[in-house]
Amino acid sequence: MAKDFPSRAENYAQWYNDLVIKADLAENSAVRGCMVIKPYGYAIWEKMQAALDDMFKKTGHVNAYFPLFIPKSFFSREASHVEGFAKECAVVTHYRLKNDPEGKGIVVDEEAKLEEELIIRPTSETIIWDTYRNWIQSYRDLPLLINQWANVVRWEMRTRLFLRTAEFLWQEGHTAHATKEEAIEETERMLDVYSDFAENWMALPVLKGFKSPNERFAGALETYCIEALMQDGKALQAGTSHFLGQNFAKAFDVKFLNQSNQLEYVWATSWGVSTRLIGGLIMAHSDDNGLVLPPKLAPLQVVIVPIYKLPEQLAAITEKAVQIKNALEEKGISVKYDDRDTFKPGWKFNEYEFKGVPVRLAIGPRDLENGTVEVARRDTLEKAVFQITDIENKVINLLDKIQKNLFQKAYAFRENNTHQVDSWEEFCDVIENKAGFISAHWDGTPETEQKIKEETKATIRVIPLDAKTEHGKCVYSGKPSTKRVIFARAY
RNA sequence: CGGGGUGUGGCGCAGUUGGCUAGCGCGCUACGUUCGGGACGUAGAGGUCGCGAGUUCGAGUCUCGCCACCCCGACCA
Repeated sequence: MAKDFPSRAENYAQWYNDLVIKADLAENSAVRGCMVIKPYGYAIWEKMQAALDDMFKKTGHVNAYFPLFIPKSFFSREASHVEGFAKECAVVTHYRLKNDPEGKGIVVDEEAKLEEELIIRPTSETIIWDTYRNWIQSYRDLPLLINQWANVVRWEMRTRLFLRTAEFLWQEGHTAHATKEEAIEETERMLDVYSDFAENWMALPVLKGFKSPNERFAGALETYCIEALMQDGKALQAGTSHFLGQNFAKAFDVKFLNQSNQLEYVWATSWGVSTRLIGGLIMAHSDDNGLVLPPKLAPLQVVIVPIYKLPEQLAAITEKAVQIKNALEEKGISVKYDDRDTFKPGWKFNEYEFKGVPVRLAIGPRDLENGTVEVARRDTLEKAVFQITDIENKVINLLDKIQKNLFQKAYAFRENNTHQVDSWEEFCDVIENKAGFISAHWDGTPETEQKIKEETKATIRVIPLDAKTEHGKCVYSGKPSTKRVIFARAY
């Protein structure tokens, strides 16, 4: 299958595109800008969903579902929100087709024009807050902690599989609280959930922090984010959590009676991660031999390949392989025994390597004699021979080791590609010649950020939560600054 | 929406100054030999050359128009 695809060094963008398609994760669809997520790619998403959903439930949230369509008027209620999304909204104007009177197929029935046009949701704050108005009367109704798994549409001009498509899958949490403090606490809690997920499931180290006003969500008072670094030195926003203040409560008139019998506006948060995470997962770990998946998200964790010449050998190997498979499955490991006779072992090795299966076991006649199995790990491509005794625990240990190794590798990469910079010359040099994160002082003004963006295409990715206070000078304007922020070019 | 590029079996491509039956590799089907890192042989199947006009005795090839996709920019998770 995928013998020839470019290395990361040759052409990183092409490497990514080819990998997504040749590893059977997704493909472009008949609809411009929209992708088909294929079973192997969707299986990764399902694993992500399962882990995240569990984390949401454990932090007290419940799932619900709101409509795909949003009345246009809802959108205009929150000024900065409309402004932020207006340019990328798909609009439904009619509800019926008819046969073309001139016999040229099917056309829109102009008589079936909607009285009020419907927006296809780019995000659901407006429809949800319009609904919450009826759900919230008293402090006893709060907090309201709801998540929805959904698709959304943002009409992007340029798209890339997983990283930016016109339609994508995500989850959006929308919560309502009685106090500002509680809402901020929720915003921060969910940021922690995201970083926990990124680091412990995706093996992707992330920086936690705030967005600058320029990068803030349309309608939010504060946007928190987790930001990751990809292998080409570009940043990827991996998740956002927004403190919305009372903006949406005011726009949709959502009030509650507090314990002192006073009417107050509700405090809000929203937070989301999308199928973009799959793009991040690919770009963070994969190599020139194909996909590399962290064991905790790999649809298939272990593959067993038999090596044989004669049918009798296969029969004996199969017996052993099925034993191992059962033992692993009992421990909750997903295993495939690939006994297809139509492909040679070498072909299978390459195939599973390309698809990022973390561990491969090979059993041949020699192993049968010695009571051994050949174990190959995808992350380092190392092979070793294990005694078959207690193989399930050995494999579990190995999977754990791979998971940790991927994180450590990615962490070391980020450390090696984060540059502390104190002059503008240095800043430009790093952006042009090294890429990666730049830690530098910023005077805190949107104007300076804008100038830097125009001159270098780098933006402030994150103002780290743990940034220590130190006195310095803005790398661009020379004005005083009290902490460093992280700049990078971004996806 | 600007700038560049590409449309030929499932995939990747070749096809000369217009010329006869449109080729090659991979993949696919059948049979046989193979099987510890992408095996080989033999025999097959598969194409209105993106669409529409035009020029010509003759168009994959030339002209005009359209469409689609990809890459680079402006917008963004």
